[in-house]
Amino acid sequence: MTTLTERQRLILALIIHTYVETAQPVGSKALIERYKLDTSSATIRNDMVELTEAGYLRQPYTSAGREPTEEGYRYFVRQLMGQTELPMNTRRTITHQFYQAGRDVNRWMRLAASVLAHQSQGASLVTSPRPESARFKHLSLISTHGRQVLMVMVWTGGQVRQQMLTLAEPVSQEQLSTAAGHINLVCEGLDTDGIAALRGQFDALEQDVIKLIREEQDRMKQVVSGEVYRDGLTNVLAEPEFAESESARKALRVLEERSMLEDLLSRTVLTSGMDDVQVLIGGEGTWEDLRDCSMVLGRYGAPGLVTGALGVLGPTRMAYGRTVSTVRFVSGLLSDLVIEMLAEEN
Amino acid sequence: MTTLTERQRLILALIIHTYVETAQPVGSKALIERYKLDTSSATIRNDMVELTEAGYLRQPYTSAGREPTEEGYRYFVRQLMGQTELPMNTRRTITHQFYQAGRDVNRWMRLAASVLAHQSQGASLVTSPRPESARFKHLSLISTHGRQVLMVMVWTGGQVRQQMLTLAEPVSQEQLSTAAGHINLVCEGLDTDGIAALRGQFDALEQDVIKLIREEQDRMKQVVSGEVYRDGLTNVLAEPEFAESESARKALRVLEERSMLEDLLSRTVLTSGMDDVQVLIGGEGTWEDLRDCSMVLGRYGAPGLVTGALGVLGPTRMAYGRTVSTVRFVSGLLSDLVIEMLAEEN
DNA sequence: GTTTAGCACTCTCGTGTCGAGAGTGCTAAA
DNA sequence: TTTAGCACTCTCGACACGAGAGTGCTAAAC
Repeated sequence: MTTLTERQRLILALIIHTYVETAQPVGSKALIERYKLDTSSATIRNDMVELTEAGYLRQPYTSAGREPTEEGYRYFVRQLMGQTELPMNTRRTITHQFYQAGRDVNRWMRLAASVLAHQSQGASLVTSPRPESARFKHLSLISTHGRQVLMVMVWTGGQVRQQMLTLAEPVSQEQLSTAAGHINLVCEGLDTDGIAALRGQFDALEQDVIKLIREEQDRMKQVVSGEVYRDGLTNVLAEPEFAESESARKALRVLEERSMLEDLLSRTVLTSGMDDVQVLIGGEGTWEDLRDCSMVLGRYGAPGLVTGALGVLGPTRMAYGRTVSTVRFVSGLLSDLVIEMLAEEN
Repeated sequence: MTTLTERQRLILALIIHTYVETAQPVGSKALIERYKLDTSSATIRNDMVELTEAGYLRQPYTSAGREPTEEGYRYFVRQLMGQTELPMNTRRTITHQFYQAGRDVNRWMRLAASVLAHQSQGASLVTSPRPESARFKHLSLISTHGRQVLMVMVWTGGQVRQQMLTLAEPVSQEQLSTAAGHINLVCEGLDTDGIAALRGQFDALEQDVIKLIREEQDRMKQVVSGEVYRDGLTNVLAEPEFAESESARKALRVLEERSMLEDLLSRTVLTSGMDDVQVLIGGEGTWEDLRDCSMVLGRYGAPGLVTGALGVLGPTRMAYGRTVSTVRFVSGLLSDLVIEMLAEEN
């Protein structure tokens, strides 16, 4: 593969830029007009031929304009796009919104999904922060009725889970409080293995409670264990490539079905570093349902403690620069918030 | 408006039944063939003319078959459809799934959305149960770091909410536990007004906590306060009437945007009785974005205590019988679960 | 060697025409 | 009141055709 000249790289970038806006094949004359180039259309055409031979452009039919291939987008993302950042005032506004949401993780997630969808004009998804090593923090036992007890468990990272427990025989609120106090004292800061090592230190009541705590702890380790927040699904329906709804349907199903999502995320972001933003173009040959789509995926959280995934789905013809910087910014912001919250708790 | 003969009512029902399956205008001969009628096509045609004049049928163009109008669907739903129930084994399966989900309200909601979408082949939504009179149940105060305190509040109905509180000066865990104990003792079972009436019984620390409790209580009174669970959005994209995605986009936006949803729900189900299932056909002239859609909406919960809404969105050409019975069944099931949980707690 | 002007060629897309087919409305008879 | 028969209407797909946009190629200019 011959290396591209500087002008060819420029032309590729301009074609992608134009095509992202218009969704129409780009011709040589249109390019000159649009960007006031001082080369002639014939020259551009010669370069276009080479870019086509290199596999970065394609003609939908003979004697039409060119449009980028998936390879073309990949080259663009890797080599031409450069690092951009969201405008300062946008970043300030978003940051402000997050800090206004207080400590409510649910609201963070909703807000993150909303911001991603809005900024990128695509469909967004955010998974709840998942503890990588769920450490126990606090337990409350609340007597409700007869032998029914409501357990409220708090974990490092801010997760709060509840569970009902039915005892063999009625127990007073004082006994429950004592048991909870004992468990809190002994188990604070421990992970599953740590709690498992303490067997035998507990009485019958406490054993029952501990069993449920460990079950809950295991459940929290699943990849997409908690809620999945989505937003902007209707954005992608506005794109012309999804005008016939069959392709839109296929793409949105990936976001909708937990099993597909789990597969996708566990094979991409969840095995990558925290600050990498991954760009999947055209399904990368692996995901048939994402043929006409691209995804920009990121990861957030505190490495080794709690992490979650987030991302944007859009047409292959996507404004990658803006989307990547949005995903990077939001993931950084969520990481900061989560780490801050974690720090406060210890 | 002349009243319809029995045969005309039958023909209307059969046309709707056929049209729901085929999405094609129904002709007189096709009807005879399909249902082995022993009247001639000319007779059917005469009746069709009357049904058309009555406003229940429409011809998309001269000399095509007939398709139901919105009025036709309304007549069908009100007068012809009758009460159907889901098959026994389907009901058993669903019930079983719910009881397997334990006491996890989140999972109930997800499951309800999934069942609704699956059974009706439409898009479903379920709102979290909203306390109509949020009564306080229990509070835990957990010291985290320095002046930071994690509040975990439990409400009748099973809602658990968390909130961070920053104190003026550091306070020990013992003091926090004492304060929590005092508040629990005094406030248990009270609603907003009840707690407001207790002003002056608290010290400074407790005042701060009470303030946050009341704020949280107010927040829970909003119509669509909690999470909204959706499923099957891609189902409606499979329907031919949503082939051009513009109409699909409009319809799904109603489900996606909280403000629209809030408007819709607060004007329909949330003002109706618990066992009513409401059928909105073609937006009922009020919701422009729902022009080609119908919604089947229901309400669940314990009247006066906690209630939520649920529903299905589909094309106007929808299997109303099946959808209505699904919504009714799931809403009944959720009501039972919520009421059962409430009973256990008191 | 690289760039440019000129020109013939190709392909899409919108429009118009046409015939087949499905289904109707109407009339007259049963 | 129902039915048979028949002329009529309208959609839909196929086909043709011209306009327009854009290309590839060649030869001249830089």
